[in-house]
Amino acid sequence: MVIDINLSTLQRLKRPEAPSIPQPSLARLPQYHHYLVDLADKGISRISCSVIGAYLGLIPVQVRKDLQYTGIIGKPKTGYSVAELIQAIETFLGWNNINEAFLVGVGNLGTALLGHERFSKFGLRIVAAFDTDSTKIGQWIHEKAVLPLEQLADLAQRMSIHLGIITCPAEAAQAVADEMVKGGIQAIWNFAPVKLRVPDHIIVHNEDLYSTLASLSWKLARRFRVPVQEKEAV
Amino acid sequence: MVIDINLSTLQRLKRPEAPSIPQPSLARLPQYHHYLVDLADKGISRISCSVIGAYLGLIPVQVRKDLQYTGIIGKPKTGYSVAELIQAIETFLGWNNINEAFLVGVGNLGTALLGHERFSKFGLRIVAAFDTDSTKIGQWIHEKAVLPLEQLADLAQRMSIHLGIITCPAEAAQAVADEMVKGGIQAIWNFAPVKLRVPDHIIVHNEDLYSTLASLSWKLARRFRVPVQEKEAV
DNA sequence: TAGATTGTTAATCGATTAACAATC
DNA sequence: TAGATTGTTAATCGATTAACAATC
Repeated sequence: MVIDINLSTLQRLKRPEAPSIPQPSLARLPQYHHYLVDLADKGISRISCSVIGAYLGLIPVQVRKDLQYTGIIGKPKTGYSVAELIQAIETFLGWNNINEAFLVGVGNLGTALLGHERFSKFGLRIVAAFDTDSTKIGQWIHEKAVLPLEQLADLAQRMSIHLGIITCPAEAAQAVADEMVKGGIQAIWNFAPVKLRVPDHIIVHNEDLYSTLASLSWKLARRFRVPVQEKEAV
Repeated sequence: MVIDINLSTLQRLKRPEAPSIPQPSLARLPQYHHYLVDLADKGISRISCSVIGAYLGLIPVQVRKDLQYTGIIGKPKTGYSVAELIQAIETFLGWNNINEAFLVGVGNLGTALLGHERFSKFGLRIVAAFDTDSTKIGQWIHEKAVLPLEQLADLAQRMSIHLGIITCPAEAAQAVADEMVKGGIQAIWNFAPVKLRVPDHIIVHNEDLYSTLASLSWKLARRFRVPVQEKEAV
């Protein structure tokens, strides 16, 4: 009797929920990366968790756990190789393979992102921009063409674009997201302060300025409201 | 024998760590607020947790807990008053009292924020901008003067500015933060991808695009790497 | 070898969720 | 009243931290 188990069955059995990493750890990886690149520039080749932690305000064991998700292996007593660590983080995050992206909404924020050359070092290349404003369509901004929104879905499909960036006003954001989904885009980076309705398989990340603003103003308000002696928590 | 307990002692005894709210709850409050304002615009005056939750993809009890931090009291069976809820959130977050802010770094991102009129509804007014680029100094952007960075500390002190926004390049951010601290600024909203070193009592919130980008690219990379059958986690 | 640092398992802590009581 | 919804206490879950073993 032959038991028929193919590769994907095995993988599903071994990791029923897919290999995973806590969201907070994921968010810290770019910070480690940034620090490590600085170290590499200074010619430092080995580093320990305690030193990384001291720089970022984290305890060593947390740094160690985070780094372990990338698959890196350190040496007791001498720590990690800076170069290997950078490599491990970049590979883990998929920064070696560039994601091509479309951006919609060429206002100040959209323009700022279009001009951000550094993104290409982090696996992101914005290849074209879209807008509905006819005065903007046809322009070139930071070497990227501004095209009419109607062309997005078709072009996304033909160019196999997987990532969409929404920097348009809140009112237009849902319609833009719908176009992106129609074009087969898999992930949306949303800067508009709206909850987008998209199919389950679409990855959405919101860059929500108002959440940050809320934290800031709550803390400021509290500081000027409560007695001076009290300590800052949260 | 008289026991001398003054007000602030009492308050310290009653809430040794100061009244607090989990960070995730705080971040969700603006989302409730946004939805509630929409409801109010539509003339809806009462709302239940389940409906709010359904809209934002949260379970009712979580919404209820979050809202309780604002001190709001609902009525069983009929839910909450939309108007009261909006009021409660705004008061809780301190959005009734405007925070005046200085912004440093008048690039595309800085300009975008300067032009964002809506902030004034959320307790934030940017009153002046600063830069080191002499071609920008002296200009007016969205009705705000662009001043030389050297004047920041002195002006912040004289105008009692408590909030600073950093939208300059990463290399300059630490120096800008130092100036802000010198000027007595209490809280910093940092858009530069650097870990700022400031005294303990300064509130710093980072708007870290690279963290979001890391999540997105990791999820995209994983999607195109792992077998199709696997489910999306995290 | 001794000591520093990684790797790993267990305990703790905080946020979320479940269960249920209170109330309109 | 019965039923819907809030309010609250207890259980669960996930991330952080502590403790300790392994290794260079």
